[in-house]
Amino acid sequence: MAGLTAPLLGLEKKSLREQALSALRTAITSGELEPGRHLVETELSDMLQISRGTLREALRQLEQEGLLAAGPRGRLSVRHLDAKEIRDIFAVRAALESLAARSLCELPDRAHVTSSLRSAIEAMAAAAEGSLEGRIESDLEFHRTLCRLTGNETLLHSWESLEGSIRMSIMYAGVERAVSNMSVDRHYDIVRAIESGDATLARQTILEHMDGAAANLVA
Amino acid sequence: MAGLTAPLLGLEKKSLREQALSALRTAITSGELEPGRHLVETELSDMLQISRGTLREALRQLEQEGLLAAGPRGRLSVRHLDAKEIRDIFAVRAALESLAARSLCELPDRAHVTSSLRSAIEAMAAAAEGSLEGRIESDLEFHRTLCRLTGNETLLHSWESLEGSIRMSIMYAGVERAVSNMSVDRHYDIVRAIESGDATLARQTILEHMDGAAANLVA
DNA sequence: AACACGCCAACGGTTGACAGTAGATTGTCA
DNA sequence: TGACAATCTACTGTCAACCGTTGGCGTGTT
Repeated sequence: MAGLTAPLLGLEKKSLREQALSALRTAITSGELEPGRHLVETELSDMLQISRGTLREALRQLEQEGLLAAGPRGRLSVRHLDAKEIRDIFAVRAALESLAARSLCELPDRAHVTSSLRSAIEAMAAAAEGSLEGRIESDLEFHRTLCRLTGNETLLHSWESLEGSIRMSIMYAGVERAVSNMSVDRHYDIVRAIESGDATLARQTILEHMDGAAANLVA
Repeated sequence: MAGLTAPLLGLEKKSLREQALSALRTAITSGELEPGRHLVETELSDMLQISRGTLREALRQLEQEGLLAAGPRGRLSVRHLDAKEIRDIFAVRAALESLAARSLCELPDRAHVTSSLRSAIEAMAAAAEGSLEGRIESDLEFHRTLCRLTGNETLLHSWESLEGSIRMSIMYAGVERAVSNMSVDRHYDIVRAIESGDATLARQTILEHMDGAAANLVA
């Protein structure tokens, strides 16, 4: 039959909790829920049309991702990032991604890796004329891919735990300022460094890339 | 009054959820709940004397910490680590701690930092003749302190998210094997490197320390 | 052996309730 | 009027009981 509903591609049906999670994450990292905003469980469960219990599970996760801050008596509010925190987040991100770059350099067969990365960059190039959101999305996808290709699940997971904070930093610092650092060339530098197999160079390239990004954000 | 129950020192009363979280974490990282063990919500909520809802919140968190693995249909089981995963975990840990070491080197006033670290090492030395658990505990405390002293909350948080996995690695590889790498000298090396202010040296020292630890664990 | 049926375990999710508590509101009195 | 006490309100923490689904398993039938 042709009238299939959804599960064609890897689009597995998500649990309500996961849907709520995505919805809230998006709302926060898009600024729809402003930093500092106080969250009320009943309000949210009502908006999202889910029960309080299910919602609370999602909230716990967002809290651990650093998107929510816990106040006294379990009061939650949208986290507010200052310049130092943004720098701190990017320092950790840099540490993780430089590990990724180093790991990839040590792989015997890097052809597959570099070709995946080049595809990701091409996607960025294709999005270069599109919306700011699209550019950010494709940039993050490149960096996520970098981590994924290492095959180090822990590394990928740590990076993804940070992703929300990264998005918040970008949103907080202003999207225009963020994209200004996402040149296609800079990313090719990274791929070339990995291709060369020089772990030190690859690490250095990533560190500079992240340093530039962070400096740009909090400029 | 002398008959106080608990809240004397910073021991704030924890919510049931937090208590359950600690209890489960301990049970898992101590091996009381063996790797691969299938968890049943009602069973646990029953054992811990808490409601299923409250328990589920704790489980979600453990899942995110990588202590639990999700199977089909939400089935949870205690995660099982193989040698590669242990190496991966320690690679990420090394990346985080080397960032910590580098950051500390850049601090203008390192006297306070190094003295805190030396205290932590003395605690290790004091525990050196004690139980294996005590030695592990003081070793982890040293490394956690390393991260905390940077003042980078994100870094500390990332490290702590990994702590459960680290403990599991140690338990899984055998506690005796783990402590064999925890010499007091090696830790003084780290402090001295930081003291010297040489970021590259400090980073290198940490990387070697972690490399040795990981190699020892999966030997 | 293969299939069908029915039972059961376990999870995802819901509802409704209740206690505790910090803050806001209102009432009271000097 | 201003300060203080009593009260109310808004939330969170936690619980108990329940429904609908799904897949595993044993049993029986052919």
